[in-house]
Order: sequence, then structure tokens, then C-alpha cells
Amino acid sequence: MKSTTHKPVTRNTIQRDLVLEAVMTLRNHPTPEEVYEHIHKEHPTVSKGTVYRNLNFLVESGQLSKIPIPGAAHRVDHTLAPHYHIVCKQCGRVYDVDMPYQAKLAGKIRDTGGFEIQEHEIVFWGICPHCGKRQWPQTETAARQK
Amino acid sequence: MKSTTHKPVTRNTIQRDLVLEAVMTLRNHPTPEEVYEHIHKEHPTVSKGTVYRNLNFLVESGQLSKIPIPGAAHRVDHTLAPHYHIVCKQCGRVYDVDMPYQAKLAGKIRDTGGFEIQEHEIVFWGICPHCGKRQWPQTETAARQK
DNA sequence: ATGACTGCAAAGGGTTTGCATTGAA
DNA sequence: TTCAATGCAAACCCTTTGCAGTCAT
Repeated sequence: MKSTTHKPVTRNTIQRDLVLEAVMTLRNHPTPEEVYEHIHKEHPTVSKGTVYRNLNFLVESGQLSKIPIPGAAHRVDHTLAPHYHIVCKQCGRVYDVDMPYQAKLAGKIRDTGGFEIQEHEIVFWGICPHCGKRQWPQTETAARQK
Repeated sequence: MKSTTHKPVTRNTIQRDLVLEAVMTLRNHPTPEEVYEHIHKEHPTVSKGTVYRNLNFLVESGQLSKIPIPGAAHRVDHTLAPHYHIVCKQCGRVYDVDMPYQAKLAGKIRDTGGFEIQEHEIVFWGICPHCGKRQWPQTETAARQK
């Protein structure tokens, strides 16, 4: 029974600020790991668990958004408006896609089968300009950063 | 240097047959875990590693396709033609979406930024008929699977 | 003073891998 | 006979969690 739910008082810790600031500074849809590494350089005592906890907090409180990448680590997005992403199949980097939000996409479903559709996610896959220009200077072993 | 690549001779093992057959029988976009469990009932000696190895083999050899679900375990699909999926936010089940393949979707990108776009993936999220009909007979702790 | 938040390390889910052995060709 | 495929367990990656201590309020 949580009839009287007291919403917990949130506290502004430096760690939380650092996490938000890191995402805003990096701007490149970092993975939690990348956020951690960015912070760790200057503040080596901040733990990875704290980075994860704060990323989750910031996403849940609407200050950041989460990009779930199929088959890879999540990314964090400093942009809040819904938009789409493209993932480079070679280097794994994630970029924003310059495409209007497809508000009518769910309307193209012929038969929803009784599903109540709430949202959608589009991910494109391709080769980014960096990787595309290279003449595959990779060794066989170094191939695809998985 | 792989000038003369000898493609390895593949062997038809019962395990491989069992994995393919399980996916075809289940038909419901099973996770590798579900495939393993299905096989395990009748053939308890088949190991999970073998299930994973064979799923990967079957996907790579074009006999099955893989549905990477953002933020959850992969699913395996017995259907090879490109199509889309919807994930129930409550029970996590994955269903096919009855929507034509959006061949022109990439054309809606205003500026590709030099990206070479190869494919896309659309995932819808919602509440499936089973879960929608229920009056939330959940306890607070049992809420949202995972 | 309170309890939200931290650092740490352990545990968890999902998947891959090393190795000795098995068995399809 | 050969070496692809297996069973097993350990390792791996990403993420969450339990706990004792800390610190913003």
C-alpha cells in the first residue's frame, strides 16, 4: 500500500552534475562506459556504479534520453526530442538522423492485432563517412570493433 | 592473407537440426534461452553453448534471421523476409507487425551526412492484447517483467 | 539528524570461448 | 582419418545491487 507516496527528496551531488555535464560535453551519444571514462580522467574516485545510477536517474527524471541500440550497449542522448539514429556498422558510432519524426508510422500498420501501440524506434545501419573513406586499412584481427 | 580461403565443410549434426527445428516449431521469435529450453526437454544433453553456436551459424548461413531487440535479449526469427516487430512493454513478447516494408524510408532522410545507408530496423512498443485486457492483476513487486 | 547518495565489490543476465572429446564426412 | 562440432565450464561484457559509510539538506 503506497497510498501516501512521499517522493524522495533528490540531492544535488557533484557526481550527478559530473554525469550530466559529461553527456552534454561529449554530445556524441556516449555509452555509459564512455561517460565513466570521461569523468574518470578528472575525477578518478567516481565509481562506475554511480555513473550508471545517475544516468538512470537523469533519464527517468527526463533530463536525458536513452537510446537502446539493438545488439549493443545503450547510448545516452543529450537531445530530448524524439528522433532517430544511425549506427556505423564498422566503428559502432551513433549519429543523429536528419529525418522528421514519423508521427504517422503506426498508422501504416494494417492490423494491429489488438495491440495498443505506444511508441516506435527506428535505427538505420550503414557506413559512416570516416569508415567509408578508408580503404580498409584494417588487419583481419582488428576488424569490426564489435 | 586469405588468398585461398577454403570454406570449411559444414557437418549436419542432430544438434543443428534440433536448433533449426525448435525455431521453426516455436515460431514465436524465441530467445536463445527459449530455444535451449525447448530442446532441453527432449534432449537434456544438448548444451547451451551449442544452441548459441548453432543459432549464430544458422543466422550467418541465411537460414534464420536475428531480431536485435533494443535493451533485451536477441530473438530469432524463422521468417527471412524483412519485416518489423512490436514488443509488449509488459510481458516482453515479440510479435510481427503487419506493415509493408518501408523501402523508401531512408529516402526521407534530409541529409545523410555522407553516410552510406544500408538497412533499417523499426521496433514498435506497446501493450499486447493479453496484457491490455488484464486489470493489472499485478502486485507491485511482480510489475513489469525485468 | 536524516536518509539519499556514494564507492566498492559481488552478482546477475546474456553471450562467447578454450579445451579435450566426439563423430560426420 | 580428419577436423567441424560438441559438452562443459570458465570468461566476458554490460548492468544492477547490497552494504557500510558519506554528505547534502
